Formats: sequence, C-alpha cells, structure tokens
Amino acid sequence: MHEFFLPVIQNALRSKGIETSKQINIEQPSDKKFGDYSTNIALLTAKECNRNPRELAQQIIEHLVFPPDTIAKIEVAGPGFINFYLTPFFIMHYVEQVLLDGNEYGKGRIGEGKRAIVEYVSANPTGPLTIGRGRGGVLGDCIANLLETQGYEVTREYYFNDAGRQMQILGESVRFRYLECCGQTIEFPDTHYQGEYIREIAENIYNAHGVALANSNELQIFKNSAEELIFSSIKKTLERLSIRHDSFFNEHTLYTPDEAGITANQRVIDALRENGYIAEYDGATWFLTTKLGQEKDKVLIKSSGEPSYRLPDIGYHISKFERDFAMMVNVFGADHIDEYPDVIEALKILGFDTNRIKIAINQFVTTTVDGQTLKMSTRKGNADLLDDLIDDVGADATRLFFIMRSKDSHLNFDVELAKKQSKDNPVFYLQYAHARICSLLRIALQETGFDPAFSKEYNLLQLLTSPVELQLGFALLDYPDMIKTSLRLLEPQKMVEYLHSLAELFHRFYQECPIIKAETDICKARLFLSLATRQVLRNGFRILGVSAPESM
RNA sequence: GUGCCCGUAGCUCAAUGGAUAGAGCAUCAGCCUUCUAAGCUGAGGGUUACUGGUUCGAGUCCAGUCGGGCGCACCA
Repeated sequence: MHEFFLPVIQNALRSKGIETSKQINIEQPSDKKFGDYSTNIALLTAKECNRNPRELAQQIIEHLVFPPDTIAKIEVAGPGFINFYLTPFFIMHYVEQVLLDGNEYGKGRIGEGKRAIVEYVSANPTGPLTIGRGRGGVLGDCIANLLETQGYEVTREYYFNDAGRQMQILGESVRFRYLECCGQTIEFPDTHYQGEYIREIAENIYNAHGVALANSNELQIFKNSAEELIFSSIKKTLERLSIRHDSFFNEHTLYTPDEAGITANQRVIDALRENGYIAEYDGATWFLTTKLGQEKDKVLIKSSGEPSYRLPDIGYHISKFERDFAMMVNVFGADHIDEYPDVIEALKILGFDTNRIKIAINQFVTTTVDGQTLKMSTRKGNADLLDDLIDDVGADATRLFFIMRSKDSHLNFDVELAKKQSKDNPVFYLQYAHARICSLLRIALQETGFDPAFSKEYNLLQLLTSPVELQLGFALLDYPDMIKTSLRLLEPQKMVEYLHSLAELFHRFYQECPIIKAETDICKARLFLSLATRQVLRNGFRILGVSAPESM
C-alpha cells in the first residue's frame, strides 16, 4: 500500500510547493477510528514551513488525487494527522487479486536479478546440534525464504571448520572412550567432550575394529569417523526442521594455495599490510585495530604460525564479494557478537562495500525444566539437544517457538509446556484456521457443488460489507507490506504476529457470518473470502516453514 | 572494569517516534440440537525498573542510575 499512497502524497506536496527532506511515512493507526492508513507528513514538515500542522494538512488534502472508488474519506485528525479510509470496493477488489495471484501473492521484485547469501547454523562438527543452534537455524532459513519472495536468488551457506584444535580434542575424546571399550581404565579429562554420543561413536569403532587400534597413537581414524557421523547427524536434524543448505564452505580452503601458490589467508595479510595495518611483535602477526581506535590489536597469525579465527573470517567474506552477492546476511548467536566489528573494519580497509553485509544476531535460548533454568555446554554434554526437542513437540512447533519472539529477546523455552501438545501451543491456533477453511470448502463442495477455485465470479465479493468481512479483507491486503517489513528488519517474528491476527480475524468472521447456510451469492462471496484467507495463510506458512494441515 | 542485548499485566511476550500501551497463558462470567468449541464474546489485571533530557508527541531516541543475559584468548 505504501506504493499506492506515496506518489499521490508526493504530487500533492509538489503542487503545494513544499520541499522536504523528511520521509513520508504511511502507517496503520492502532485504532480503526483513525482510518485504515495515516500519514504524519504535515506534522513533520510544519516546522520547516513555519506553518500550523492542521492547516497544512488541510491544504495537502485538497491536492490529493486518488484513482476513483479507492478512498472513501480523508480527514485531518488530532494534532495534524491525515487519515485515509479505503472504500469497501477497493478492499474487496484487492481480495480478488489475492485469488488471481495465488501462490505468487505477496511476492515483490526488489531482489530481481540480484544474488543474496545467507549464512546460518555453521556449527563445527564436534557434537549434535543444541536447542540454541536451532534458533539461529530457523531464523536463517526464514530470512532466506523472505529474500526469495522478493526475487533474490538465494544461496544458503554453512561455514565450517574441521581442522582446528576443537576437532583434535574431539578425536582424543573418542579415542579415550574407545580405549574404555577395550577394557582400559581411563581418567577422562574435564577439557574433553563428555557427551553420550562420543561413547556411541567409540562403540561403533570398537565394533568395526575390535582392539586393533588400542596401541596406536594415530588420531586420524577417531577424528574422521567422529566428524563423519556427527556431520551426518547434524544434517539429519536440520532436515527434520526443513532447514537446508545448498553450499558448504570449508574454512580449510582458505589455507590451501591457489594456482599462484598463495593462500587466501596470505592474500588478506598482504593486502592489509599494504594499507599499513599489519605488524609483527611478540612472535605473532597483528591487525593494528588500535589505529582504528580500539583498545587492543588483534592477532591474525599466532606465534605458532597458525591463523586465528579472524583471518579466515575475513578471507571468507572476501569470497562472498568475489562471488558477487548483492546482499550477505550472517546469522549467529549472541556469543559471537564481538568478532564482527574487526571483520567489517578489515573489509572496509580493503575497499569493500560493507553496507551489503547484514548481521542478524539472535539472543540465547534458555530452557526451563520444572522451573529450573539450565546452563548449557556442548563440551560437558549437558546441552539440550535439538533432536530431543523435535521428538517432544514436533517440527512445526519447534520452528514456530524459535521465531515467535523477537531475535533480540532472550527466548525462554519452557520445555514442559512445549511437551504438552495442548491447545496452549500457538502453532495450533494458526493451523486450525487453515484446517477449518479446508473443511469448510470440502463441505461447501459437497452440499452446494460450488468450488471457488474454479469460479471467476469474483465480483460477488462486492456483496460483502459487514465490518468483520472488511477487516478480514483489509488484513489480506496488508500481507505484501508485512513481508517487506519483516525482511527489512530481518525479523520473521513479524510474520508470526501478522498470521496470528489474520487467523483471529478469520475465526471471528467464521463465528459471525454463516457461510454455507447463507443465500447463494453471499455464500459464494464468503467462500471466496475464505479461499483468499487460506491462500495467505499458506503463503505465510511457507515462509515460516510450518505445515498447512488440511484437517486437524 | 568494558562492549552488545534486554527490563512492559501474576507468567511468556507485542507495540516502523504517533492518537486510549496490546496478545497468549492463568483467573472470573457467558456461547455448541446449527459450516471443526484446538473456536468466539465479555470482565478484572499497568506509575512501560528509576531519574533527568531532546520535541508538537517518548515504552521507543539521548545521558545517568539500578537489575538480568552474553562476550571481552596467540579457542572458534
């Protein structure tokens, strides 16, 4: 709707000779008595023009020219708001558009011809996925879905490292458990991975090789089989939540020399050095972030000769620029917050357009069981496993729980409540609306023989004039704006909120308006409205990755 | 100590700087002989942690105070 109002208001301002740097906001008032849409442009520009806002608003109104039959009423209200009321004709005409567009309804074109990359999950294969990782995974998947609705060609990427110190410890952990299988008594170090899955991997190896590996100090086989098993279990877990990646980027490629015999890491060092941001001291190679006003320089190459995580991170992002992505979204948990500024600074120094990079940070998930908050750690093996949660509450509820809160808020996951499978579960409310519509359409077909999907009598929609019908129609028309807002904020939670209010309106409509029992034309019109509602629910569910059951 | 996030109803959370701060759960009172009651209608419940500031207007922005979470390695 923004596109609908914007040019008209701009024209009115121009013909009044008003120049303003202020942005024209079109918003929905919290209360319907202030109109369907509203703008505060008169309030914003009054001071610049040295005018009374209400007077100014009145004069702007006189110059507004809308297409016929679209706006029922325009008024000045309060301190100087301009409020717009849509005609019932316009609303119902738009519902028709929902039916015509079908699965395409809500799509936009701002990303057409552009490539975007979303990086998410990116857990190293040291253990099964935890609930905390799940939140980022679902968030990333939904953001990728949102980007696709706007025409972006999206790459879903998983960045991982199977070479570092943690993998070494993983291999050793498995070896210790294996030795236990062989009958040895081991003092298992606190620093190592204590999860039950390590034993299982060790038992697998024991079953395959017996005691043959007990006297070797070779870690490779333990590390490799652990990595293989853990990675496949991670992928399986993600699959259960319909989270998929189409690109796996191994950090190790940044350590591998190219045709010229130079590694990506080395190129980063060389380029930063050329710009005067590299120095060697204390045996290490440093990124001189003190020159950028930070307290300390940051190590890029440790005195051992190995790069720290920052160096490949920079190289990794350069690879995204080289792959020519117009938008790069990084999704990660709050514990990774501090690594970002350095990477961005380095990229700026090297002349990259860092505005293309968007960071979506999700706050932590705390789980409460019996009112007790649990602290999680993969290494201690007491983490809440994502798989267990999916077992308990199902994939739909898991996904919805993760995105029904703003990513900036700590998510309090009450495991007991989620396990209940009761009607308290918010996912049921949304899905029930969809199932209800499906049932309605089935019965309508049976009893009246009318199938709205194969009829084009859309003009019948104009018969619907009751407040709840118009409110429902209006909500449908708001869907495309909702997607854009959600994407701009990288916040799928907005979609959940919207779909909830849409479901609520439908339930009310269903309660107040007899549909199959209504007179023929009214019945048809209400079935059209129901069908359009189902379409928007479906389209929204697809973005959230929640299933749309035909019956419940 | 310091960087980021958060503090809103009994609980979990909403509210692109807008008009009377809203949902769900919980509590209470109604609505199924009628298209799915996993639903609908209504009631109660608030000094938006605190103190200042910015402006036509602040839960929202700024400064400070208090409280909670996450970081602050030559780990990733």
